Amino acid sequence: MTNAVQSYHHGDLRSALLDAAAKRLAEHGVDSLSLRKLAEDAGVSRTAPYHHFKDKSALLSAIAAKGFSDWHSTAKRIFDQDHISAENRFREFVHEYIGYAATNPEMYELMFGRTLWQNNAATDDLKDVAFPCFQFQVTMTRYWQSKGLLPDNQDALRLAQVTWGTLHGIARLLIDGIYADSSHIDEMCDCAADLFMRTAKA
Amino acid sequence: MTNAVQSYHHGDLRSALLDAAAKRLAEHGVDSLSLRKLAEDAGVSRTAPYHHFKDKSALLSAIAAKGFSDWHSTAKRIFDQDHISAENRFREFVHEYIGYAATNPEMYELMFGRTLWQNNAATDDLKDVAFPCFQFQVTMTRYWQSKGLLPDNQDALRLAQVTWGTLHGIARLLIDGIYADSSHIDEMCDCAADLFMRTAKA
DNA sequence: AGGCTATGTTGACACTGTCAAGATAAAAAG
DNA sequence: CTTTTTATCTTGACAGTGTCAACATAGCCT
Repeated sequence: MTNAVQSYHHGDLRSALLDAAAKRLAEHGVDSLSLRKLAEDAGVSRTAPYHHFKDKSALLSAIAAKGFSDWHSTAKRIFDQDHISAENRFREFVHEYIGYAATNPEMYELMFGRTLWQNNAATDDLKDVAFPCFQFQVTMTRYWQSKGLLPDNQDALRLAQVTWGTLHGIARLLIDGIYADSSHIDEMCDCAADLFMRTAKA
Repeated sequence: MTNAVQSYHHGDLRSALLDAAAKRLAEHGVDSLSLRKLAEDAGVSRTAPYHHFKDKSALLSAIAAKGFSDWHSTAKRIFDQDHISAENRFREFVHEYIGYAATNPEMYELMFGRTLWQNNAATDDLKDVAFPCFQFQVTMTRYWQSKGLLPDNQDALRLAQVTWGTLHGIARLLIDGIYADSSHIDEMCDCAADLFMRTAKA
């Protein structure tokens, strides 16, 4: 495969580009990800990628879409564990969320950063995957409210925005290295979970 | 001033660059802020800025420093209002924080975004202004704990990271336009404040 | 007056995303 | 099987970026 004879037509350039992009993303971040380097990685000329992606945003959207799809699966897996108490699932979710962000900082940045969401850079394809993922946050919030873990007198959407905002904020502080150290991740997660669920059952 | 005769030496290029930068920042965002355009704004050649700033990061750091200084003043002003109850000051702080971010999204992005904090792009000068600002968050948290507004059994630093993280996260969701609408800012702030202070006095 | 230093200039380089026009091969149509 | 269409890939080009090196100017200090 690697030493396949290079023909004029690549064969599966789209996948090759996405693979190369995912690799470069994880290693060097969104900012130093250039189409030209990706083309070079794939052994193809500078403008070849334009036959598979409208522009750079479209390629980044495609990568982010996979991230959302993966994360949505993880979230559902955690949420659907019937044999675990709602409270422990909530705690697990918090830890997993921050853990995902800390483990894949560049992917997280791409998924939830301004690069794609500002100026409508996100593709419709990406939105189709991301919005259900956002929605799931509300669904879970409603469930946790019904289980008495989160206050019942708050609008589910607002509460979802706040709880998600908290996780998002902690994730960003960690990723961007702002006054938060990755060695205290678990303590921060526990603190957040405690704060949310404190005396909620009363 | 505007039609002053252009001499070889500008006179106060540093300030002129910072002013132009602040203006362009507010209008078009960090990403489309180029040194060359700033130089043009100041009526000076492309590389002149390099005699006043080591590189682009240094210039951005200088702008961010002013933002931190301003915000720190605002925070202190709110916090020091003796005639207002601690709880109402807390609520005001929450609203002001999100309000500041929503009103000056590009400045907020610069101050708390990855552009400066990643890869040690931030100048020492910036750190000197920003760290006390971060610290103040902890100071306030400790105070609110002592007033029974926030749980006393949590480490102040962790709690500060979580509460700040919440505000930061909501701010980012708003700024980046991710599943949060600016028309519901106040409701979100109230929701967050309620969640934090809920039954804390018990 | 002479020299030092701060400041400003032009030229150059290596990058970037993206468009236009032409080359090639594979697939579809005849 | 040939012809035509279409998908894919190519080189060339353009405007834009940050930044370095080398040179020019002018204000300040001795």
